[in-house]
Amino acid sequence: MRRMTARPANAHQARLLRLLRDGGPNSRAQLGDEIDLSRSKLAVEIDRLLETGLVVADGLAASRGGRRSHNIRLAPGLRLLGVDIGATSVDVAVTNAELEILGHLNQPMDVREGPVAVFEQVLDMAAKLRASGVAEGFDGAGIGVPGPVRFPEGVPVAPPIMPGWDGFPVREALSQELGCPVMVDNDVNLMAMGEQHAGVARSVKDFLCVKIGTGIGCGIVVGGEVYRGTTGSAGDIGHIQAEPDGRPCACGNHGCLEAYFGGAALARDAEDAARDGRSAELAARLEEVGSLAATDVAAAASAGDATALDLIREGGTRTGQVIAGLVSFFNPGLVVIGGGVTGLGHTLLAAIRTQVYRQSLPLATGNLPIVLGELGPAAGVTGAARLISDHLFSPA
Amino acid sequence: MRRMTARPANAHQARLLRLLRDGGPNSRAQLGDEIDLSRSKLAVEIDRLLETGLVVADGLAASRGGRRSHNIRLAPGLRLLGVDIGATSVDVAVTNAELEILGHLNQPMDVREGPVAVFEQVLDMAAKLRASGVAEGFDGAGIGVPGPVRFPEGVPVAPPIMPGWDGFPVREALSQELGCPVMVDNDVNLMAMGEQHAGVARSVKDFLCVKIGTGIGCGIVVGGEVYRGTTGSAGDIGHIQAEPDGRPCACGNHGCLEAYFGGAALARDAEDAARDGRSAELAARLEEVGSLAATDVAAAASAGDATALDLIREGGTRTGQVIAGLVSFFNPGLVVIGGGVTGLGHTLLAAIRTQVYRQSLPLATGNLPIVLGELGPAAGVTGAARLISDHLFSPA
DNA sequence: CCGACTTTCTCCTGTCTCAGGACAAAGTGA
DNA sequence: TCACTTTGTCCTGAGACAGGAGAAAGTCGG
Repeated sequence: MRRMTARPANAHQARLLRLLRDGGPNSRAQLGDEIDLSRSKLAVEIDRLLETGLVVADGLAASRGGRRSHNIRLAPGLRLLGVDIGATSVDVAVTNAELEILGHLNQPMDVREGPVAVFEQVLDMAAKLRASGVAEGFDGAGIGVPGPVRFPEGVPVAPPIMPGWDGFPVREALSQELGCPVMVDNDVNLMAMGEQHAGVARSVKDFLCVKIGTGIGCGIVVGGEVYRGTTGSAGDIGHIQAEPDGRPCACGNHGCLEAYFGGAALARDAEDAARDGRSAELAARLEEVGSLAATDVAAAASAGDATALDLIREGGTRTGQVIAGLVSFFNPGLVVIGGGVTGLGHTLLAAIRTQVYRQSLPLATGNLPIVLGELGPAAGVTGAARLISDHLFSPA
Repeated sequence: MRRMTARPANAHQARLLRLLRDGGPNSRAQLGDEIDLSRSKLAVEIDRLLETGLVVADGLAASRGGRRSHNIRLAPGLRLLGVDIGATSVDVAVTNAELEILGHLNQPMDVREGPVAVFEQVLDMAAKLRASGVAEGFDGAGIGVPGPVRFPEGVPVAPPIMPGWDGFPVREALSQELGCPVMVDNDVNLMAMGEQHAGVARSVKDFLCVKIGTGIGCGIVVGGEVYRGTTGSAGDIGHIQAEPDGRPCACGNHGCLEAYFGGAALARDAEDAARDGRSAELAARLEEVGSLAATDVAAAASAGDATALDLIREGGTRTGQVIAGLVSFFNPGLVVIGGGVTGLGHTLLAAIRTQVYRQSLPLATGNLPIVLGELGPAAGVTGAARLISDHLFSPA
């Protein structure tokens, strides 16, 4: 199960590997065009990569009018594990070196059960994926957790919604269990990396990725790199004040964005509306299940329930208000909206857009797309795979 | 007057020049310790720099227990012009290659008079500085303007407070007039660069620099580099909403920060207070001069006037509210407060601190200094010199 | 089927970069 | 005066690298 994955010996090899991963060309000649190296030097580096087994030459490509080229590919057996721990569920996926998802499992789970229980679950899911035949072992794993992370060490710090994880050596522990390199990051940052690699943010260098799940967070990408802040808490926008002296929030302050919107707030507001008799639709659902979630509001809204639509619109407006400020401040080239509540879809998006376009500076919004994420639940695990892949594909 | 300044031939030479500029050591041996190069290679590069005249070897340093070293210094005759155009005044300064200010002039002037009039003024001030003997000519100039700039071209774009400047080719025009390379940036970004180079932010990589002048802006530094955003408007925080449906703002929206604080809003509020009879102190000053400015409020406050103190505190609280959100979002390692209203001093700082420390997340504020800028009016011109120096000290 | 042309890949050689050792120069301190 | 330290210079050999020559393998038109 333990694998001795080779690492690129220098920056040239690292660039080649990433180029291959990100959909670059496959022949020596075309790789030489993309990378700033002579054919001779390039040939040497590729030969070395072939020796280490990091890339393979399998077969010949079709001719483009001359001699046929050898197909250079990343090691086909390389397998990465992407883990995305949310507040209420866990996603685990296996990818190849190109970060294509070969298998993906999702399981409800409360992160507050603590790292030991969650790890057991994650390892179990990884074992299931192995058993299904998509992987024999893992060359690396990336894992996202719903809270701030001291990135270099891979340790959560003071995470509000998962107090039991504070200081738990996630990176070290998982690395021990899996016998491969592991990198840890905030789940929102991974979503941003996922959308950047395979989603809607492919060609953008500076963008924001707002994840609305149980809470609300924001991934910040500057010059193509995730920005994590001084203590790893950058993007923690859930507790920005949306209303001075507003609703009390679980954090102890008043008027925080999360007091008004996000999966938790939305569910609570929906239950209130059901009990107050403001929405027959929601009341019926509450009767049925005993509690409500964001998905119930989404369903009610798409059934035409006015109260549900109002809840979504109001939440979107609040969120848009905060995003408007961030847009003025950060002047991004794109804003991606993602997370569990994307089921609320275009009603939410329209409310956010209206607010941002109205409130931010014209110069900042003039050419600013605000769009839903493309990858859905795959964004997090793809980002996780990308994270560890960046690590593996950098000089040892 | 036109000068043919040499440029470093490669990245090594550029690094050496910046190291010397930023207070690095002066002997070949010690430079070799800081830079990752062998003594032999280093000697070659320094010899080349000596040939081009970019550095000189003047005399011997004191012995440190062995052979005395030659003092390697940046060309002593190199002169940079730093220009900081504010809303209501212009600063022009001359520095040497180490960015030490050799001469500094300040002149009141309304930026709305347009680029032609302002340029005439700037060139006149530059000529005065030359006449005073601190410079014979200029090897480069940096200039800051109070609005968004398309940085690569050095052209202001859609600047709200200086409409006549929209699209004016500042960089090209000034370069023609002065006969040397010119770089243009937003004034707030330059202030941030100034404080980073010679001020309070010397050792910090990620920080915010809030400038409260006539308006309010924010310089964003990520990894030691100024972040300018997609269209050059990053940091434009004056029109972030501080109060939903609040006071009308000149920009057309309601509740913007600048409707509550900044030099313009403070002056207006002070005049209101003087007329309403809420402050005898301010009324007396109004009587005297006919209008009030931020400095009058500062004077009244230090004379103990309660209303003036209240105005400052309230403005600081509003500003702190916005900064609190930015701190949660950006998680900086330092927040610098600067600009014309720093005369309001610690009353203002205390109000901002209180609000930020109360409202932002503990993880983000736990170790976050919020301090006044060190350089005062020298910050902008120092940053401007630094900007052009970075350009000159990069490979041609 | 043949020759002209294209594309891909390999091999070779000369140039340039660079590190580190040897050593000279210039100082300190006992 | 001698042992030792620091600085600076010179030299040599190892490695990085570009680009030309040319082989290999294909297309295409006549």
